[in-house]
Amino acid sequence: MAPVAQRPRGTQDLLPPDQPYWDAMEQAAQALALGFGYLRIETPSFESTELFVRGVGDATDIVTKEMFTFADRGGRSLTLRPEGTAPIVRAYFDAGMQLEPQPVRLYYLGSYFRSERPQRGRFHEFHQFGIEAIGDGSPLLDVEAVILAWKWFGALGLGGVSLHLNSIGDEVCRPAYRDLLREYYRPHLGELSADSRARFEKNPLRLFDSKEPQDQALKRDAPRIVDHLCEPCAEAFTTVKETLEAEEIPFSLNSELVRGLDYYTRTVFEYQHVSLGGAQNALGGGGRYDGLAGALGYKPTAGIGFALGMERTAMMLKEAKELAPLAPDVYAVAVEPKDERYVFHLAGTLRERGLRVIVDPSAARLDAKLRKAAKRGARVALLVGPEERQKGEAVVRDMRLKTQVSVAEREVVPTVTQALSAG
RNA sequence: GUGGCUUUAGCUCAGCUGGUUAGAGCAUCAGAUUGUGGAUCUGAGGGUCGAGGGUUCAAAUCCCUCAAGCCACCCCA
Repeated sequence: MAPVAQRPRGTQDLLPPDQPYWDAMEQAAQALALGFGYLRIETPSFESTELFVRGVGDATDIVTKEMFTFADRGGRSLTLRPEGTAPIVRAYFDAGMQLEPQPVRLYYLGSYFRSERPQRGRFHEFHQFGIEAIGDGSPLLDVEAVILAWKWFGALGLGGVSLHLNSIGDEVCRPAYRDLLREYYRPHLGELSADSRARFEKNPLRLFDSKEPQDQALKRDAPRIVDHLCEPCAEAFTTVKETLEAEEIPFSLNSELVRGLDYYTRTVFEYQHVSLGGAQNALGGGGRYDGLAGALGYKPTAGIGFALGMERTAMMLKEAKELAPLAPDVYAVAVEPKDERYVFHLAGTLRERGLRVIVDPSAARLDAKLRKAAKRGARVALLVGPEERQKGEAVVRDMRLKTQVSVAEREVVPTVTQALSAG
């Protein structure tokens, strides 16, 4: 009979061999975030659909074709979260965090859901490490976010990462720029791809996202938004750039970087990896979203954050270096069934000292058990046979040196500890 | 969502133009005179050949449908 189910499309199992990479990412995230004063928050895996429609933007690809939406029993429309920022802004106000000292700095690690066609490094359920600083519009917070993400890649020892930076203005200067862009493109509408013609009306900035050959030439000569920023936006952008330079964070300006979500204002940034394929080369990105809280019906409130993709980062990490799963310190073996309880007891004593101890449960021969001890990478084997049991002793074997000593029960812990700390 | 390629043991793959009980390496388990190891040797288990339907005396091998994966596009993490 065929199994009743298989892993759903676009999902994956994170198996024990994957965990060292995930541990490294989570630990680095936590250490860095706390170091910058960001505290952890986790919001629900699903929210009211309206939160994303209003927060992310009803014309975005996420909302129009990528959400996992379902109805609860009362007929309310719910959606598995496709991104983290709108829920966190919602939580910020729900919890009254606007009354705390501003800005409120938050970080999160969790899974997100988008129903795109799966591909390498792109899943229906994926994980992000992200931060949000809400309640203050200072460009120093933009710099803080950019640096924190940069340091994360650095802490993981991941090379080949590049930082791309742009400013897309705000509600003061962007409308004028949008008109300018339309004016530029209008005479060439016939030459554009169908997708781009649709963007011309809905969101001309996204004309820059196109990879269609016929759109490329036009893109090159299009007016750049950084040349049309209003005074406050330009000033903020200068602060961001100059501070990054002073901190020696390498970045490149990319006037075509617009990002897909409606709520971004001013600073936007993205991290790319050289060996991720052209289309999925983004490891993560972020930006300022001063318009989001207002769009969600809250008091207008500034915010800045990023989200970094953990699947893609794990992929690059695996290519860069090999991390082995945690091996046990001690592999405990009973020579005969009668010795098992004594071995079980000794293992417990060793665990109380914080050691990782595996008890062999099999009825196999001693050489087979030792073979397993070796394959598991145990540093020490603890052996008990009838002789040892009768004398109240145990054999402590150093698996690497292939030497062993028989010691009294009370000497087991110090002997094992010493063997583990040697070389 | 659109187009293309792929899908044989846990993993990596072989299987020529359709023909008897589908193979290899690695991995797993077990033995190699009985309380000692990752090597070597020997052996074993493990696949309804992605799923379903069709053509045929006969299909892993041809046709159709579906599913999953990969690549490009769309877009994003």
